Amino acid sequence: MSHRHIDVTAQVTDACLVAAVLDRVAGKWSIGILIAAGQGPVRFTELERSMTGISRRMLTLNLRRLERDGLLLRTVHPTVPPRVEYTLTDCGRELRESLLTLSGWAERHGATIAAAHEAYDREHADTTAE
Amino acid sequence: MSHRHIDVTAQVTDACLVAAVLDRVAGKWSIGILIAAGQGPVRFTELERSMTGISRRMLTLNLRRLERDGLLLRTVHPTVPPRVEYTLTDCGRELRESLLTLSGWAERHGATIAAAHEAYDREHADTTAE
DNA sequence: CAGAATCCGATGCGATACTG
DNA sequence: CAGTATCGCATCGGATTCTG
Repeated sequence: MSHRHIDVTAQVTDACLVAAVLDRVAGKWSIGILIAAGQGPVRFTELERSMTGISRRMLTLNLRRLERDGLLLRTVHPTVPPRVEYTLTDCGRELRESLLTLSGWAERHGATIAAAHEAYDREHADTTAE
Repeated sequence: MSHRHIDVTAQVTDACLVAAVLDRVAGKWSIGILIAAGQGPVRFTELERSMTGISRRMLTLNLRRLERDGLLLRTVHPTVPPRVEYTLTDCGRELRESLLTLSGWAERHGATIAAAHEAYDREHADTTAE
């Protein structure tokens, strides 16, 4: 009764879809930005500070991509000095919810994964010197 | 992506947690692999074929990382020819569920995003020639 | 069958300097 | 304040070849 041979083709579609999604989010910062932008309109500099470590260049590039994907809305106030605010679209807000689900998973399994790393590295530390 | 070492102990924000999660999954193929591996034990070659387009090298690298993260279990049957099967761990299975949530989001908003792309590109095609 | 090893181009990302 | 432009390294990822 072992169903060893499984038709995976049905899953390929899902896989590609998810890959397409996460490709927009795969960078080092996109997710953080999406989550940080969830608190309402956020200014460029606010993001820059809350994303500790990001370069200005990368922040800009990621914001542009998220905007192009229709996940983020960019509003320029024609004042001096300039004031630009970023807001999640409905679409982006939904994505953010899903990402927060992943966040929950991370909280539950963070320690487990760290332990798995150690175990793996210890086991695969086969040096010729040993 | 393996260069993104995130210090989970120091960072407590949701953004970093999710980033930590998706860093393990951020590659071009990891997600597809996790989803494809959901149907039970899958052999190396099965994955290779179902992941149309992946190179052998990348499949191996991704499998190794997922295994190291404790998401995937690698079982080697000492036969000739060799037979290696990959199975999701409980941890990985949970992650897969969350990824399927993202898949749902992708299905709902795929067209919207494509439209956003067109709109953005059209609007930002400001050439000096126009 | 299931990799490992090597080469190489494409891309990600940071650092720095300049601007309206 | 909110970017843009340029440089340069590190890593990603594909193609190919070799192996137990």
